Amino acid sequence: MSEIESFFKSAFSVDNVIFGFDGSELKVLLIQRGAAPFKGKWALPGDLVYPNENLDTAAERVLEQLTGLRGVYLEQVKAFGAVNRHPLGRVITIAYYSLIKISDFNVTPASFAQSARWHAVSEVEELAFDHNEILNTCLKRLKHKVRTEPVGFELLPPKFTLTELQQLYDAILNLPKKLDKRNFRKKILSMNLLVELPELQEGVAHRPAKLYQFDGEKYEQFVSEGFSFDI
Amino acid sequence: MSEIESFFKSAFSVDNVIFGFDGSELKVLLIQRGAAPFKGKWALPGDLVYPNENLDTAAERVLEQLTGLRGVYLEQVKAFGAVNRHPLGRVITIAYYSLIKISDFNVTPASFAQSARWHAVSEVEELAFDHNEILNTCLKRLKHKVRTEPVGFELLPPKFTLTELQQLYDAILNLPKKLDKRNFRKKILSMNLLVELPELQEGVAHRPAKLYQFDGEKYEQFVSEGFSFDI
DNA sequence: GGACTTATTGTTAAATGAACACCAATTTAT
DNA sequence: ATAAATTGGTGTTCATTTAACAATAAGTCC
Repeated sequence: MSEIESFFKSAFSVDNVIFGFDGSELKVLLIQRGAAPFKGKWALPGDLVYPNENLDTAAERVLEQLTGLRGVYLEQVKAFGAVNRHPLGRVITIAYYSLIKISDFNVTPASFAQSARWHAVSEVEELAFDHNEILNTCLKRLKHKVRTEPVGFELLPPKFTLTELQQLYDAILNLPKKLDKRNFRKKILSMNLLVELPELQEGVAHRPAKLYQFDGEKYEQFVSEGFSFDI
Repeated sequence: MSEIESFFKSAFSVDNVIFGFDGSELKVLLIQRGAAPFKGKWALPGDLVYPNENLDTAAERVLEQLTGLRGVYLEQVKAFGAVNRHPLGRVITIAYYSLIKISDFNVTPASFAQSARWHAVSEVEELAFDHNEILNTCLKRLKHKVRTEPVGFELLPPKFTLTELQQLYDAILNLPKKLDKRNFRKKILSMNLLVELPELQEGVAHRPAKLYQFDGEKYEQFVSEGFSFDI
């Protein structure tokens, strides 16, 4: 094989860290590999990038094939390209993470018969390939992102309570001490990005909380006026 | 060509945004392309990744071949993989940026006969490929990085004055108003990361300033104790 | 010695962040 | 219907950080 040919003896893939939130824990959607290599191991959903497909498109496709969802939050994080990261050849992978509303994920659609399951991020064990490293990198990125841009709402239902929002932040940031309830509420409400709905939480065995909605348009407007989100 | 084969009809490259600082402006090292495509256009230095070469190694190699430098600051930023970003085929590129001391760059070493030149980042015109986009992304990353980690020192000589340090920050951040001199000094000195040397600036036609050195070991220690750099 | 240039230093007011505890509203059990 | 249990909601104070701001000091050059 000539040197020039060997340059093309390689492929690239995307891997997608799909995050979800179940009300108390941050979760990641993993699939169990049905074939070698790493048969039986849990892994990040991913696929080779089609020859005439953009990277972002490939990541969206992986997400849609697994969850049926389109148009959700998706961000590229980094390329992973260690020479021996894939036992069958030279494959570099571009890592993405996406944020979905866990309730939107309804069992596995047809195209992916493989078993897919939510795992608590804190309890993920040894994954296939270098997927632990990818997961950690994406988690780190998410921790940062969620403090500087209002992406956390992507993980919550459209209507949520302030306690749910705070639990989300506590779950993602996983700080030694939980956020202070009063300070958190003060801060988030002072941004004027939440709309208080004329509805209350239902079906709880205690005082029901007010429901809020995130106002994305207001956020865009504020940003254009120099505002920057910060928690 | 079978579908499987076509997956391998692709290549990956690295492109390196090499930043330097000349005392007043942030610069980027560009090369002028000697061959098609984009012959004659300025471009980021880059190369295909060798089949058994790690991505970081390839970026280091590109840097060394151009500048003769090793062991300098280098960070991967992102993959760029739009289908038609390269006119001759499917090539995704992994973008890196590096920070070098501009005085260490001594004309072009033999292996790269191509013309390489420092350009003020603010005056860069239309580059080859999607290199303007890559440059902008890396610049944005650098702006953030320089405020949260002490990487700015990589662009300065080992001994520097506080004014030089501030000019570096002003040049990189390019804020509507320059940083306040007194506040900047207070902040940077309060971190206890700079060692005041028993030497003064020389060769200037005015009161010479004290020289300082960055103490990287102290920084590592402080970080392990929970410190985080912030300007 | 005088003119010139840049270096060095501190205070105050405003905004932000951190710490902290009690009453309110609802459901469930008796 | 009352009490117990559970979570929701709310303000103040103190400490810290940030922002704004100007006069004197130490050199060089003529």
